[in-house]
Amino acid sequence: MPTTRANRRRRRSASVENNWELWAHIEPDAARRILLSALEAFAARGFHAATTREIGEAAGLSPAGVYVHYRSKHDLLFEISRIGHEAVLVAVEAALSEASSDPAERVYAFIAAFAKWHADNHVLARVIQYEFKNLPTAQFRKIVLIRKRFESLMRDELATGVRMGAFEVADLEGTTLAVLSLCIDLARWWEPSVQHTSEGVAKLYANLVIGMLRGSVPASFV
Amino acid sequence: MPTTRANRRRRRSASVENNWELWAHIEPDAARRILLSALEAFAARGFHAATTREIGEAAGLSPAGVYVHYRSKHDLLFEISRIGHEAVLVAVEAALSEASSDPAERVYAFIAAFAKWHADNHVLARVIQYEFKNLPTAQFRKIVLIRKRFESLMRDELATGVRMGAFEVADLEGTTLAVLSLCIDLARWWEPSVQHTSEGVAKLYANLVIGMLRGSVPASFV
DNA sequence: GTCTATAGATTGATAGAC
DNA sequence: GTCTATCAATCTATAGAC
Repeated sequence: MPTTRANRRRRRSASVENNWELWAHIEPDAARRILLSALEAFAARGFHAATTREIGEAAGLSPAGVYVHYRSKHDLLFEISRIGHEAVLVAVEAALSEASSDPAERVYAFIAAFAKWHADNHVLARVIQYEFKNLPTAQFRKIVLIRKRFESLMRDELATGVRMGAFEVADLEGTTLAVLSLCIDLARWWEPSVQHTSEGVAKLYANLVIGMLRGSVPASFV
Repeated sequence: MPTTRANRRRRRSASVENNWELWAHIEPDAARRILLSALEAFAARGFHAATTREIGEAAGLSPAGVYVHYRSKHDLLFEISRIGHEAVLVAVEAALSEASSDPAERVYAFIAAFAKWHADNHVLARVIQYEFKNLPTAQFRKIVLIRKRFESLMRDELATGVRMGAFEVADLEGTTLAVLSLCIDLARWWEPSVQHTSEGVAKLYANLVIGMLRGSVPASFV
């Protein structure tokens, strides 16, 4: 079956419909289509398995057309990673800024926003959590800088809660990593379904984390 | 620098020293070396980025030498995935069989064993949690069958705990996935360090999960 | 069982016409 | 900005000598 313009996919992907404004500003139109088809390909098959040919074709372009707008396949991954990381940081910071100073409320808001973002954007989340490791060193380091912000934000919230007597946390660093890790892993398995909405998983996860932080009861079997 | 027999890596990898008995039975010796170098390569660079050339070289063989013992690169991934999944299932079932009938003790034992295995075997865990998705359909399905056992085991433990009044779980299916997910994500980020031992993270995670299951306190901000 | 040599296919990226 | 055509490199896997 020969490739024709007619059978090239142009439909706006379901995976970005939840967050179209993330991509709407990218110009020209072909550059955005390329970035979105790269996102789909990287998420579905992994960075190395995805080919520039399939990315171009899904964007309605020839294999060479990709390189008019992006210098390399790595640049596509970097742009996607940068946009994704900045977006989830914005989501978390917005949730925190709307929360009161109550430690439990703030952690609840953080986790609910972080988990909901990973569910709503699970295709993008898969790329920014697993594929960004394939970036060249210089680009990789820029992304790591953003990632450290999340750990820092959560660690501060937990430390404040402990200081105010709201939380009982035996291992601050380990617990920080654990609660972020719980949400990040949504990128691996989460799919929207009738039973599970992103709002539902956000509330569930926020409540589970609040439970984690109330301190351990002495158990005879420990 | 030409490849010589002398500079080919033959050293037993650090990543398997925690669980040498997993691989000790594989014969002949070259087949085991190939499987272990494939494990290292798949974990470090991903299935598609790892080449059969580097796998052969790290095993002290020519590129063609790999195919004397394995029919394809996919077969290497399947063998690693099968061995890994069966090993973690054995670890969890052993922990459960040694626990009493107290629901909290059983969940504690499950999580501690599951988390410790992912920490101790974090290189192997990375392959069985992320790379197994690259398997051909028939092999993929066989692995999925094993994976469903974990969900089933944990769901049963939680359901029993709820029935006995030990746990308060609003969403049984979601909580099952969440507590497994928490441990699985250790494969993504965990590295042994001075601050974090596998025993430490196992106890931390088991305590955090027990905290999750004590039920939510009504919170004004929810 | 291991090698050298290579087939056969695919890849990321570029050259140059329009 | 997009195309056709193609290069140079790389990949998995096989053939056949030893």
